[in-house]
Amino acid sequence: MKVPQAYLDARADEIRTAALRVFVLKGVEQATMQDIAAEVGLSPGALYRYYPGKEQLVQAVFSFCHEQNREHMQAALEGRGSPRAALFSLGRLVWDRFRDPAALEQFTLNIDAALSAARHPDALAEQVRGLHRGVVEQLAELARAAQANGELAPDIDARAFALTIVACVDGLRLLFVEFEGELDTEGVYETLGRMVGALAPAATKG
Amino acid sequence: MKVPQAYLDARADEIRTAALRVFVLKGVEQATMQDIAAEVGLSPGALYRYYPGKEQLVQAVFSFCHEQNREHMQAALEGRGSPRAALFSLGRLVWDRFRDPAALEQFTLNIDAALSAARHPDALAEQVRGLHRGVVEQLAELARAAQANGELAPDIDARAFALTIVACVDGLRLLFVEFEGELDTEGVYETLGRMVGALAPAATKG
Amino acid sequence: MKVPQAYLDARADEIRTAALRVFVLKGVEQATMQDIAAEVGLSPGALYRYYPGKEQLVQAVFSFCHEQNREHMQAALEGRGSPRAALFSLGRLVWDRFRDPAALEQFTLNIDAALSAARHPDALAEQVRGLHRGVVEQLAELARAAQANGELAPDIDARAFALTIVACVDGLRLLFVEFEGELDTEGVYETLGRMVGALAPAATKG
Amino acid sequence: MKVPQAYLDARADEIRTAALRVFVLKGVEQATMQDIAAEVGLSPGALYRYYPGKEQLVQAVFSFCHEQNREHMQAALEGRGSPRAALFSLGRLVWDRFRDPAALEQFTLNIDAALSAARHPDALAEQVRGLHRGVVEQLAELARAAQANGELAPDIDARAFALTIVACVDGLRLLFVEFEGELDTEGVYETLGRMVGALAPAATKG
DNA sequence: CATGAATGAGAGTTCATTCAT
DNA sequence: GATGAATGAACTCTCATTCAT
Repeated sequence: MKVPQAYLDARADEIRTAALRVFVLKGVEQATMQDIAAEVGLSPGALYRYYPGKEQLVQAVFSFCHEQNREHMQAALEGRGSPRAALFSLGRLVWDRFRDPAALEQFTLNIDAALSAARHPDALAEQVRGLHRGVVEQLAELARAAQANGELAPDIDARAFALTIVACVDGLRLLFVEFEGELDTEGVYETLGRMVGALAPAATKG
Repeated sequence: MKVPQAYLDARADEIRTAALRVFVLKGVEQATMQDIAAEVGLSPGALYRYYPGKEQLVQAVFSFCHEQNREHMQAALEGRGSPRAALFSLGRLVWDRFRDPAALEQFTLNIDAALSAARHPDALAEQVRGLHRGVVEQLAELARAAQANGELAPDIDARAFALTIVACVDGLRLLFVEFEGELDTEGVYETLGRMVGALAPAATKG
Repeated sequence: MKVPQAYLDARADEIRTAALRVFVLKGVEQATMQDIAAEVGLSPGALYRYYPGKEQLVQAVFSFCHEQNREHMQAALEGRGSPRAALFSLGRLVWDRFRDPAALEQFTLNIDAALSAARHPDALAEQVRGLHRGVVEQLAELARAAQANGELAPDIDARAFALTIVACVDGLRLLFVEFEGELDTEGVYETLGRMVGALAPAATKG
Repeated sequence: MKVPQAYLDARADEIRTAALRVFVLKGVEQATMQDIAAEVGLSPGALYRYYPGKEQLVQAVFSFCHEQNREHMQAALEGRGSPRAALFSLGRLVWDRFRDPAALEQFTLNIDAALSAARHPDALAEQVRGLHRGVVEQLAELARAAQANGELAPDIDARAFALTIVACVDGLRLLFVEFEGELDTEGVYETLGRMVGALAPAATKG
């Protein structure tokens, strides 16, 4: 009983991964269950043993992508050192993902998910928004810590700062997707880094 | 004979506007010609008098959205004054659009178009990318002018700077769409403004 | 009141002629009322003043074609001279039509009509069959006259002979249509002529 | 795995046969995929497992009909004996098909195909024409052999002779279709046989 | 458990026909 | 009478989903 369950889960993961590939390649709506089945090497009917329908499979893929993002974020935020150092090491981690060949796919799906969320006010949408809000909140927390530590000008609105950073990352990902990876992401990293650095209190500078 | 032509054009615009609404609501792929026809109050067959098919209607809508964006941008870039002032007045204009109730729809479509472009390497995709590239280029030009004018640190990579700004704007729009307009866009404006201001050469500061 | 009626009839003829052209070009089913209207230089709606619907227009065209054929035939059969001479002069007339540029069209329509007749057991079908039967009957009569005149072997079945000739003509028209006029129709004329000639009673020969 | 493939092929044949029936009944253009599906007892969508679209199904049916005709012809042409005997035994075989209940359908389709070929200058059209040309050529060859053997007057144009025979057969089939099988085909056989017989060189006669 | 043939609703699209102008 | 924009039913074709094997 236990081994089969493990097998089932592994198969479900396999399907979800294949679905992600197909979704990225053809778009969520254009991808057919046949496509996905062919990608896993199963028959179309078999998919329904693991997911009740296409919609649920889509949700599973979306959730997975956001979970991945969240984990990356989480790992980065747990870094030690001063808040400012943590912020920069977080930035480094986020930017390193642009080099991951799989990232293009996941970014695409994230954006697709965001659009979906904007259109269907269902549970998934709220979950996706919740994840995003969490990230902003944690970043704001980090900003506040940096302010307390004298590494960020105290008259900056921490939440707005966090939102700006998140917007910049999300926007870069959107552009990255649009230009299929041909983008000077490092230049943006440096520019943004300088901008953030320039927000340090006057005394700290130099 | 003259009036009819005007009526026809008006009808074509009506259809395009209705299509935009439906596309935003349900997504481009999910939106059916029936949906659009119902939105205009016409029969499905009638649409084909004005657009040869769904694809062409989609292109018309996308083109319209991008054209709108381009015009806003163009108008802003023509502003007089120092490069720095131009940059800020441009920013003001860009941000004011967040208050336009129609903007949410257009941003959604722009993102949809970007995703489409990422997936189908057709003429439309290249057109969309071209528009984006043009914007970055003009912004970079402005940055270079600002550097020449001693308003921006000379060791900043103008293109990377432009890309950063564009990413921030696009990302904010993505978040704006995701959160259905409930977003502190002004906070980001101020933060970004401060960041840009902080990039001025040391002497200018104070 | 009289002049308008003449105009109406002229217009109806114009439409029927245009319809024939379009039918031949695109096939009866593929031809749209729009196509036909465009060919006459009228609006689609106007056609309905002259014909209650497409079906009736089709019937008018079919009837016209068969009437044309019948008239050609009739004219030929009224020729003077011996039955044998009448038969050959009739043949000459029939074959001369292969040189008429409009004939390809009419043959095509005749075959189309024959197929239609085979499929719909309606009044038109019976009318078309009646026309064909009449032709065979008149030809058989001619054959009988030739036999009485000692120009055709008396042990030939006159109806079968007539049917053979008609089959040959219809078959050649079918081939003519299939090969778009690139066909050695004269060779067939000569061969058939020789065959018929060879059926003369032994004594007559030489 | 082997049995399924056989079943699939059988189903494809079943569909093709049903399509032929429907095509004959309503005409190729008028026949809908729904009609055909209903005739086989399947749902419309199921047809697309076996044929990629209506056009391909039409081609399959046309090809089948022509193939049938070609095989009949081929079998007949392989007959032994003198060229003259071969010609007559071929005639017998061709005429025997008029007694085949399925022939009416196939003739109808052949004519439909010929009309199609006349209108659409596509690959199918050329294939159909090629088949016809081949038949004429083989018959001409037979005629030449008959001439060499002293069974046919040497001053007859062999190709024109072949064309005449083919025209007669095709025309009879057209009439056969038009009159739904109520036709004295045997009378034509005898008359044509006599005509051909009468073309023998004078010496051979008697 | 897996298969894959079959389903059937619904997509985009066409076109004979109508009717307000 | 003529127009041509509008209709809406019907077409071909797709695909999420089911179920007998």
